[in-house]
Amino acid sequence: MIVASWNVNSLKVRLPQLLDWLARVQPDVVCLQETKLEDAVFPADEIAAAGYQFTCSGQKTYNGVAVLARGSLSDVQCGNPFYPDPQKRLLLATVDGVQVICAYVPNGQAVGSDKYAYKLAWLDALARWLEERLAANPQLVLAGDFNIAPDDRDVHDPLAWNGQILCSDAERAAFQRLLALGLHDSFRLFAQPAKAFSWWDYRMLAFQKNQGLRIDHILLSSPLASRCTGAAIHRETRKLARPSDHAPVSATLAD
DNA sequence: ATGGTAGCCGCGCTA
Repeated sequence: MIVASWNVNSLKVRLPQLLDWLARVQPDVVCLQETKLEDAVFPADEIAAAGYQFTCSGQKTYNGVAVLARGSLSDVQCGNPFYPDPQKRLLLATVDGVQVICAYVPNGQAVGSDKYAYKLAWLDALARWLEERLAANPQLVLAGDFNIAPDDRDVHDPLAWNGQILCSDAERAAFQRLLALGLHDSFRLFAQPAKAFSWWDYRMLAFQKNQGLRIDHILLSSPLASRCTGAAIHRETRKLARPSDHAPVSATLAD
């Protein structure tokens, strides 16, 4: 079973790339972020034709999440009951007995800003909700754009990014708190090459220079981590014409 | 050098 996550930065623009990628990689579950589409205009027919059922929680212009699955989705829940939020950033669905949570964590803009405070409050509420969800069903995947580079290994220039947004101590502490709940960073279950990133700024030829960060993650609860046989970043998508600024990430689970 | 680019029912905002 392959579980994947991709911040597509507009599903309208990226739909052809998503369909190509689904056909090539054949993931079983896909979490999408920044769909930037209201549910009424979600490309349901194209996704169904690709062989996926889906649930979506979107809005115009900003945010928006969706979960696609080859199997059926049940017990769908939008948002975090501990943190009512008009921004569409969280979607839970159960697939094959596994709770799949698709997350688009706030970016935070700048350390100390109002958006940064929102990000930290949002992450605090996420941890509280996850504690409850894990108690209800220990089979859980949390996948998405976390907007946090957990470690200096996940940053192309740790000195330049030291203490900056996406890398600050408080953000990293919030990420560690998720791990402390019993979640595991699937990518780090395996030996990985240095300078493996999932996001590169559109500006300054960042991708060409591999000036990126690893901010997209698939976290697995312990029962699922013990079934995990591999993790990957699909950076080739970033080379396409009109790419998302994020590459898809995936984790493979044994049956 | 606070720049640069991409997306959006743009006319600034978010990333």
